[in-house]
Amino acid sequence: MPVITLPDGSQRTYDQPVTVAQVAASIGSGLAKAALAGKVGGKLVDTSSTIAQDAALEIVTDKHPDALEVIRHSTAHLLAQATQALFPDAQVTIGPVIEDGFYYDFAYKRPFTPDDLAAIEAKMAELSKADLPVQRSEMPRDEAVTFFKAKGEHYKAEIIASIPAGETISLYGQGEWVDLCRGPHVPSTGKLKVFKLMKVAGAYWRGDSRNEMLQRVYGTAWTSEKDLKDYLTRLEEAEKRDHRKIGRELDLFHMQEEAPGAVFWHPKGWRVFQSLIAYMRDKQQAAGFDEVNGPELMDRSLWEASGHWEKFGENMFTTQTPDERVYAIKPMNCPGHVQIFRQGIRSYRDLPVRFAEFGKVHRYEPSGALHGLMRVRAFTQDDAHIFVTPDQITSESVAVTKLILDIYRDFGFDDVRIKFSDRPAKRVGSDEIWDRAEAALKAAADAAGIAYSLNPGEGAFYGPKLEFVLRDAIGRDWQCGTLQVDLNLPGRLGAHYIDEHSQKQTPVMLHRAIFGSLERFLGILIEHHSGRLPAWLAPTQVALLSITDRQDDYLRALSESLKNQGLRVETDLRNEKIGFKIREHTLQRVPYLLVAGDKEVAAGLVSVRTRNGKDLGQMTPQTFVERLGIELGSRGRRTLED
RNA sequence: GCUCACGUAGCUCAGUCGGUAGAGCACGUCCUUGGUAAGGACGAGGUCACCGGUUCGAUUCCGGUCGUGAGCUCCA
Repeated sequence: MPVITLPDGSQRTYDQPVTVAQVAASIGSGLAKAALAGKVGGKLVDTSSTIAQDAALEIVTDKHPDALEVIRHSTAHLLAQATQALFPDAQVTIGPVIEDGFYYDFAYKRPFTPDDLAAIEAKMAELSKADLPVQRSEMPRDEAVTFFKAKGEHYKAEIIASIPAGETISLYGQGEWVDLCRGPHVPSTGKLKVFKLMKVAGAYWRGDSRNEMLQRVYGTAWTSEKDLKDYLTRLEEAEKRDHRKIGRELDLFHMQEEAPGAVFWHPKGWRVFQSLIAYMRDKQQAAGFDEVNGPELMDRSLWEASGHWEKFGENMFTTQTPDERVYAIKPMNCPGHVQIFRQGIRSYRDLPVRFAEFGKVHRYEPSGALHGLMRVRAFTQDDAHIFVTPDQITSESVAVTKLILDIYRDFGFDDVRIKFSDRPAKRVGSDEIWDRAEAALKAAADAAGIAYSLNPGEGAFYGPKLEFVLRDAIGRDWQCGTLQVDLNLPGRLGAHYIDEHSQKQTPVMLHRAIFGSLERFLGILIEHHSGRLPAWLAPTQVALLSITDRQDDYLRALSESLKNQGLRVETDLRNEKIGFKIREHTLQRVPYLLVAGDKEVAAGLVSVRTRNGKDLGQMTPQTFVERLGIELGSRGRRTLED
């Protein structure tokens, strides 16, 4: 006699075990029709699932927060069914739900083409229209292995074989087609109406690059046409803010074949780059860091000692010189900083020693990994290494954490997530050292009062790390900052200090980066702001526009004056109409356009217009500079428009 | 590195079922001195990524290389 408690708190009592569908039907026929799944005691189940005990039940309709999960999962099945209907010898593997959609991996003798995709999508629509009931059944594991082997589904059989023996496997069938699946699924294929196949790509079986490559079909599915349309619009908007496109439009940088993965910075892009460096220089100087600079090339013996040669030799650029020596172009700055630390004798009284460098590093990344500014082979790190005694780890880590979060706020990134990455499989140093390093970093994170999630096995080869992840304007996450506790490299590279008992000790090294890669950080900023960089970072802050050539002298003098006050100014005296000039500089995302015609010249004023199209009226240049000064000083938290 | 797609003017793209190419914008010259998102006329501009092959002839077909894009793998 199950008593079912509904979300509104009401209870219904049934004489015998009931299915979710039956409960829905007993409430109303509309609900019965709309039911996609059920949630019993917080667990998603099929509408055909039977409830025998008292339970809390939510009927999952397309209004329910979990509806998309179920729909996407079922649509992945529909995709597999359609694919096998058209390509009977394609084998199924896995088809999970991912953010905004799903995918399904198939093993097939040839890659699918865009035409295949269109055909599969049409078949899916046909199967949806047929409204095939989806039926769940069960089978013992070993029987399931035999069943799928007999069907020629070797990948599926392999998946089932890895499930513990004796377990019962659930199968879902729709029409003639059947697949292994945990479920739950919608009650019939007719519930799946709003979907679109997005792209096809290769993917390794079980995610291992040594395995064969499968055909992965990506799709998206929603509860309404409007949601699908919004999603596609969202993709278009993201494309519009692509930093590669904006970088070209705003003449910030370019890349070319002869230097794959390396950036040619144009004057405007380099201005922004230099603004980032100037900002960081101020910040870290105030935080007690000393800037240093290490060599780009160092003999391979040094990289052997550090462990880089063994762990990352494949990814290092090397050079053979006429003196028959092999040098590596630095992929990291830390070994260089240790060399600087090693000069002379350090006392515990000198610690912490904080070395910072805007070090350009080169890493031979796999060609397929390159991506605009986001993944390059040559980049500049805002890298620092802090040499400390073991009992300084916590206080220094807390200070660095605060500095990182403080700096992100200046860029408008208030939503920062932190991950704790512990020892990776490929590492140097004993487990005992790793135990200590991880414990120290955890203690430091706790002392800093930050919440973090675990990211197992993702630490650096020499130590565990905290990773700082930014969330941008359109909700994408970017891992930028990092703080690492390193109990390995200082010892391997022979760094020492003398403690208060006159004993030689090995310092602990904290690695820290805040922007991470300046190239990438700038790419993130471009996309975050859609190219409309805040005035304190904008390559050109002010454009001076004349109406006719009678204002030339006035604007030339004004330009000189603004530049002398430290502003980045462009003057447009071309023989063009003002509307044309406004359009061009607005498209160039120049924050403020100062227009002067005869009226302004006569009164000693300028008309101020923002790149957002707002007219701020006339004011004296002095007033403009003062108000802009407030905006720059507040890093854009207060703008002229406010 | 792997799979697939792509590479035509500075940019965005069209085109050639094999006979050495075209638009818009940008650029140059001239006209226009115009008040808040595109004034007009004329002009110049391409080794059709690179290297081979097939062919009387290749930008087009075939093979390779390089690069780019999407995804996978990787990211000290």
